[in-house]
Amino acid sequence: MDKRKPNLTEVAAAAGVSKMTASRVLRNSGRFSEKTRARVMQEAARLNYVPNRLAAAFGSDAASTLVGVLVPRLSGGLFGQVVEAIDATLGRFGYQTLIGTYENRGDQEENWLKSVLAWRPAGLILTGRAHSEGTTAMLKAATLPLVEIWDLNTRPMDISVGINHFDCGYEMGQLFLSRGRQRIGYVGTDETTPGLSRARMEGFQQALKGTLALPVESEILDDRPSFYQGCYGAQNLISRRPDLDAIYFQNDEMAVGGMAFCQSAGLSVPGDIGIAGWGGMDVATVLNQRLTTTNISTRAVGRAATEVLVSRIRGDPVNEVIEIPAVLVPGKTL
Amino acid sequence: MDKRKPNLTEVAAAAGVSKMTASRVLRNSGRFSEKTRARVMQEAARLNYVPNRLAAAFGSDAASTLVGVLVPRLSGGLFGQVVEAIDATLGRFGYQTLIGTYENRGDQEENWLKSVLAWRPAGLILTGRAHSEGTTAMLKAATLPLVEIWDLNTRPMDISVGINHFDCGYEMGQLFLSRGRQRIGYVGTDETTPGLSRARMEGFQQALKGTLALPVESEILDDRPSFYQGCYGAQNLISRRPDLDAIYFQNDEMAVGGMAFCQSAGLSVPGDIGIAGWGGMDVATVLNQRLTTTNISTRAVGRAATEVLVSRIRGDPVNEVIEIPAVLVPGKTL
DNA sequence: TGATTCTGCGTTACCGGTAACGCTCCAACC
DNA sequence: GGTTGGAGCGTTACCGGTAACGCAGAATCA
Repeated sequence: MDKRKPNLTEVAAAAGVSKMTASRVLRNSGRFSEKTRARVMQEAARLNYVPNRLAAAFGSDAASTLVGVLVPRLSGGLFGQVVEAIDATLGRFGYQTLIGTYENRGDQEENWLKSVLAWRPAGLILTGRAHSEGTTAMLKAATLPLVEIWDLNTRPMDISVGINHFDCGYEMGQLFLSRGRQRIGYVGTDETTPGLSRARMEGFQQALKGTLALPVESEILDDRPSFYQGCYGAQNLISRRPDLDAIYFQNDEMAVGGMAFCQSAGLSVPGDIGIAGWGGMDVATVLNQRLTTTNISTRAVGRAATEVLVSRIRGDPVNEVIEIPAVLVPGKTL
Repeated sequence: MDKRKPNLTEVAAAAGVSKMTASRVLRNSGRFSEKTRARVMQEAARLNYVPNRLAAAFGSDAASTLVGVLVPRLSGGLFGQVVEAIDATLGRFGYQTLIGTYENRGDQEENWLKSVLAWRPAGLILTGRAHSEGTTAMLKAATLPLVEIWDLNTRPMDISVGINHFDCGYEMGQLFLSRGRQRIGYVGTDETTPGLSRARMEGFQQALKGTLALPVESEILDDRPSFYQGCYGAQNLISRRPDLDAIYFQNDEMAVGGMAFCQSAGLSVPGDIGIAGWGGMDVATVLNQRLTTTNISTRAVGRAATEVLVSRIRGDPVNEVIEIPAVLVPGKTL
């Protein structure tokens, strides 16, 4: 038995019309009579016709309905939520999500980009605004709709949808000061793509600069952010500077890890030491104190990025810099 | 300036060879001289040639290098890790990942499948073994390499790579008994795709059947598993049956939420009530007691699924049922 | 009533690769 | 010296759609 999929020609023949008419009916473009439409649709259904997007995307100069999405990782953290929102929104507009992760391997970004561009995608969504030279060159040459997300970039290559991380850090720094904290530490990780969280630390430091508070003592770990890293980082920091009275963590996951360490070390929070995180992650709900953090709407980032990308693909006018608000939520840990 | 991408013909012309020779060189297939190879590669690089996979996949009867991957969600839980592993492994073999999520919308699976099959993917990786009628019909008609993951299926449509959830539950049930627990509850969620976690509950019940323990009191929530749901489920269950002496949660995230509720309700764990989860999730490390749970290697699932899929695509012989071991880790909470 | 427009549909050419096949050399061999 | 075979490369046809254009007949209009 021949298992080959039926193609448009066969559907058209079965319906007694030309290929082109069948194509028009199936795409609902151009003009045709209701009677013709019904016949074509019926035959397509009867034959289990599956349109070949490969041929469609290839044959027309219009780009494909593929959109490349690149994030550092999918597990833990917030990127999984972002990608979920992107995928759901792209789906609504009839696009498909071609995913890529580059966890701890910056060079992967370039390889991924090469293989994705080969599919002539309709657009791209990349995380972070720092790219390698090769990446930048390829993106410039490709001249396709491109959204850089997560880190707000006021002068994006094309479009930027993100959070003002510097301000997040700055605001949190001010909160630390208003709580009377003086000997302050920061625990973060050194991600391959800088800028992803660094701006937050810089804003934080900026807020404390020129105040009575001592310079921020930083512990930068060489791994992805996680509970362990938060716990470990807090331990390192406190053993180096036992007089610390507050720590700002790169994200809530790490902050929760830090809390765990403090608890095991017999330090009371916020009495002996203040703790704050970032991201408004679900994980913080396990604490019996509300964590001081900055809430981010990851869904909003994903949705806004996708919607603006689709607008650009369609040639509609778009706002090229879209800031997603972040809200500092004072909890009980600082 | 014309921004059009150079195509193979232009590369070939620049190198002074025919299109076909250039194609052979770039794919490293067939025979050509070293001199020719060097010239073609040089011109391709100079012109920033990006091969058009659309045309390649379309033109040859060989399928594309796209692989469709469908999971319930990417955030929280373990699927993000699985997809990461799949994507990384697919990348090593030169395939691209076309992702889809169907969180709480079973009908999405069918829509997604339709749009993905239109790309004539080289293979598919689906989560769970329960599919709608329409889905099953489409899969049968498509006759492409297909791996069902997560839930081990001894009679898979094509290939199954997963965990024996029934055994996980059964083993855990035995542990509950050996710890002397008698009045036992279960808290889980009602996912759109059954089978994803239900087998675990069934195994658990099976272990307790015919013993002195009372029938399991179940609380099945109508949402995705999360801290909140764990907390909420525990509360419901305990208010209904205050004499419960142990609860089995669908996963660690929920178990941690349950722990939080018990703590706030003044119940000591494992003294007043025993707690166990499933999955070996990172989140459990925030507890100051080690959680009793079953460890799963999500990376192993993703990697094994991908490797066996690639083998099947290449036509190599494969093992059609691959069980990924799960290890019960007795902690301090039961 | 003739000119004009619109509707519905068919014809043709083409997208950018790859498979299949064939041709031309040149070396090796009997 | 003629035959053989393989290396190296070109020619042709084709994948399954879609854009562009054309054309007949019906509807509309002056």
